Amino acid sequence: MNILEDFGMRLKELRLRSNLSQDMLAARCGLDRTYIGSVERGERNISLKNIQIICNTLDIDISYFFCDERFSLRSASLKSELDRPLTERFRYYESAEENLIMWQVSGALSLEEIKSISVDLKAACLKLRLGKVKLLVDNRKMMASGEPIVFQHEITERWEELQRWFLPHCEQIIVLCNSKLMQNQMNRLAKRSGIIEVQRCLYCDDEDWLTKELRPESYFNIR
Amino acid sequence: MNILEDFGMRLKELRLRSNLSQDMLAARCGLDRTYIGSVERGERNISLKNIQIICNTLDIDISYFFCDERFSLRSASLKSELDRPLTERFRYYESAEENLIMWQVSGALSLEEIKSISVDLKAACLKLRLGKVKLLVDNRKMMASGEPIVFQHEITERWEELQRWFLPHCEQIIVLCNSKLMQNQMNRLAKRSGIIEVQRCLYCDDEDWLTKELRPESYFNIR
DNA sequence: ATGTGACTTATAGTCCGTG
DNA sequence: CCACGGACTATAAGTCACA
Repeated sequence: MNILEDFGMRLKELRLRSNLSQDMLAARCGLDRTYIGSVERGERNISLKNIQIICNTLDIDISYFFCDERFSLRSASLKSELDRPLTERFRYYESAEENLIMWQVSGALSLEEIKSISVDLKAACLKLRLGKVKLLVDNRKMMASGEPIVFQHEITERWEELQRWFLPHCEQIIVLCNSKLMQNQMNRLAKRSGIIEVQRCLYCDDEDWLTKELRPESYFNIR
Repeated sequence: MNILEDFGMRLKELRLRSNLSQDMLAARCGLDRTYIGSVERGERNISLKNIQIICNTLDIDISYFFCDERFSLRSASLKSELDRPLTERFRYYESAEENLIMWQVSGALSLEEIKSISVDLKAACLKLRLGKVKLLVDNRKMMASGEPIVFQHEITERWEELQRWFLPHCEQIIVLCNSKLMQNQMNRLAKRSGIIEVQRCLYCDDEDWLTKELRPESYFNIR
């Protein structure tokens, strides 16, 4: 396996994780459909500019592109995910006593669902002492067919808007991730929304990381 | 600063950290001197194959090339380093009781010095219960003019030989590093010498990481 | 030891198509 | 939706003489 085939496989993985066809990715990159195909097959010695264009389109750091985390070449089917009741895929909880809000995403969410969730979360936050809120986000189960979900553009924009809203109210934000890919994605989101100073995105590849009980006291100084 | 200039700067940094001229690097890569120069100035849209060739020559992962750790553009002068007495730059210690050997590299070492050190370390190791030896290597002060030293090819080969010799005798190896660059370098070395299974290369960017006292009991289960 | 401009040739990347 | 092909144009690779 040479570097070009390797890169091609990686691209295919990440494209499928993002639920895009070669056609759609090419269009978003401003590159040719057949070109993306031949890169994926390892037939092209792609240049740095185009690598960057593709990475920006997929919203993934170049360095992540060359790391050792790998995924299947199966496309992430979100359809079946979205059939599960929302209460299985999203849960939140706020505590006035600890001035803390936390939520868990355990599957895919549709754009409409995120919109209504945003309203609820903002209302919940406003019950707390603003400026000093601790926010704990648990994305460890945000998976489809056993692999991490990568956001679509429209979805990312929604989360970004929500994070921007939360930023001035929070003193600390912790986001738990289920992969380096998720961590990369959340860090990029954090940089864009300007919250990188107060936010930490965490991921371990310990065996039990994904299933450990969510305990705010292990991330924040509480009592 | 576009991606090409960025890449060029990065290349220059890492080349200087490796104490190579454009000429020497080009020769080792099998590329033209002026080509390397124009890449460093961000004038070329370099392709993936050539990126890989350069990375292999510098013995650095592609992913590291695109990470956020940066160095100065000053060349690492090893000459003045090598004038300091060897006892300041290298120290080792073995404990039969704990079946442990540890060493500290605190500056540059010449090829001759490494050869004689190797002999001493092997002799020290043979005093222990073989197969169960714990090895602790402290590279946190392996610096020249305040920045991490990157090995020359000949030097790497020596360390690799030493590591290969130690491998069958050790049950665990911990290497402390002073940068992601050092960590990258040591991990590559570990993969090549086949010891990656028992070796862990550690680095934190905590403030006191570089100066913390060396305490084997914090890395191994001892007593 | 590196920067510059001018040059050739190889191949990256596009656009049309087919199965 | 994707693999593959042929014909085309733009651009990267690679070399040189000279500062």
